[in-house]
Amino acid sequence: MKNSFLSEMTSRGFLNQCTDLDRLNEVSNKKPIAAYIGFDCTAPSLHVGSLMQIMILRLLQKYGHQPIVLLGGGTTLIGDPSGKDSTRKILKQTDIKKNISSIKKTFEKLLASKNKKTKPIFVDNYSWLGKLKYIDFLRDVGRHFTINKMLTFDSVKLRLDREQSLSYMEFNYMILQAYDFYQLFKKYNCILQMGGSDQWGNIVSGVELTRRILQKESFGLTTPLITLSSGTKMGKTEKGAVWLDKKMFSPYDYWQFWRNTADDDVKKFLKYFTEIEVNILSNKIENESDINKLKVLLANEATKILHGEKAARESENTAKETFHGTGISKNLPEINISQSELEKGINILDLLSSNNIVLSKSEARRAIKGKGIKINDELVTDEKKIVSKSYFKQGDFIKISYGKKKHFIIKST
RNA sequence: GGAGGGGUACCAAAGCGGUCAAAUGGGGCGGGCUGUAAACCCGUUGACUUCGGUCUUCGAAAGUUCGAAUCUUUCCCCCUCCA
Repeated sequence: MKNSFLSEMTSRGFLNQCTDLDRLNEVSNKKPIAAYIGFDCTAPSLHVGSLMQIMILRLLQKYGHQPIVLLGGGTTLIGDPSGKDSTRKILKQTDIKKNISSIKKTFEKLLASKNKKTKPIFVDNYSWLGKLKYIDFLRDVGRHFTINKMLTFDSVKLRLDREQSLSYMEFNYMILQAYDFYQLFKKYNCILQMGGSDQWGNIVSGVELTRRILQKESFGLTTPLITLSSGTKMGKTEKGAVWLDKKMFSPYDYWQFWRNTADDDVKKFLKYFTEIEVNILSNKIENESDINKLKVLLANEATKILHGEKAARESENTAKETFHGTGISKNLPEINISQSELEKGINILDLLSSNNIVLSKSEARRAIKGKGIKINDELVTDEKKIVSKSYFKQGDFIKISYGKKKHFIIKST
C-alpha cells in the first residue's frame, strides 16, 4: 500500500474494522474524499476518550481529505445506548447548545482551517433531526430497518441480555445516526463515517441506508478500543476525566497525564497520540532504553498538539523542577491570599481546605497524620501549624504540597 | 393482574433492637520501595472538634422503644417467577 491516508491509519494501529477496505483505499487514493466522525455533546468538553478520533481527523487533513465534524445536538437529546449499561440522564437542549459551542472551540484549535479543501466542516445534526416529521420519517427511513436486524446489534443485544431496560427512544438512536450519514452524503458527498468500535452497528446502518435510498456506495470504518495494560478505562485520573478543554484540565495536568502512562502502553500511545512519522518513531523506540524518556516524548508531543508548543515546554520544565531539581516552578497552580490574612497567619487546616487542596478539614487532618503535607518541602506534623509571612521563600511565594504529585504555590496579593 | 425478593457509605456486599460512623472486598487517598511505572507492603477512607467528644447518615416519611440500619405503618423505586 502506498503512502496514503489508509496506509498511515494501518501503521498507526487505528484500523479495527472497515466495510470494504480495498475499495475504500482505491476511492480515497483517486481523489480527496469527505469523511465524518460524530461526537456526543453530553459535556462542555471532550475528553481523551475522543482523542483518537480527533487524531484521525487530523490525519485526513494531512492527506488532503476533508473532515466533517458532526456535533450531535440532536442525537445527544436521545442518548446513544452503544456500549452503555444503562440509560444516561437526559440533557436539556439549552445545555447541549452550550456544550456544542464549547466543544467547537477545541476543534478549532485542533484542526487546521487555512486550506479551503481540507478545512473542517462543522455540522449539528439537530438542524435536520429537529425538523423530522414522525410519520414521514417512519415511511421514508423506518421502512428500511427491520426489527429483526436491529435486535441483533450489540448495542441492543447487550442491554437485553443483561436484562437492562432499553427505552424505545434509545432503540431509535441507530436509525437517527444512520440518517445522519445519509444526510451528510447528500449534502457534502461524505462517503465515509468513522468512529469507535462500539459504533460499528450505527455506522453500518448508515452505509446500508445510503445504499438503499440513494443506491450509492459509502464506507464505514472503526477504530480499536483502547485497552490499558491495567485493564481499566483510559482517561481517568485522580482529578476525574481528562478533559481537552484547558479550563477544565490544565495543560500541566494534561502533560502529567501522558507522563504517567503505564510502561506497557507507551509505545502504543506514541503511535496513537503523536504525529511523529511511524518509521522515525520505531527507530526512536528501538534506540531508547530509558522508558521514561519515551514517556516525556509522548507527553511533549501530545501536549503540543492540544495546547501548543509553548505549553508543552513549560509543562516539561515545571515537571523537571518539581520532581528533579530543587527549584520551584512558577508554573504550578497558584493560590492567592491577601496580605492582611498572611500577616495574621492562617491555620494549616484552613489553608488546605479553603483553597480546595483538600475537600474537608478532616481530610486535611488525615493528610497531615499520614505524612502527606509539606510546606516548602518540609513535612508538616502539627495540624495547628500557623502559616504566615515568615514562610515566604525567596521573597514572594510558599510552596505547598499534598502527596508527591500535587503542588501549589501561595502568593500574597 | 397474582406470588415472592430487595433498596446499606464511591461500587459490590454483610449487619437484622444497644458494644454500628456500620464487617469484608474493590476503588480512592497518603506513606514505604522504585523510575513521577507495574507489582508488593503499611496506614487511611462522613463532617466538625478545645481530641474529651459533638453532629448528620443505612430508599422517603411517620410511629413503637430508654435506645432503630435493624420492629410497625404508609409511600416511592428496582428485581424474579407466574398470568
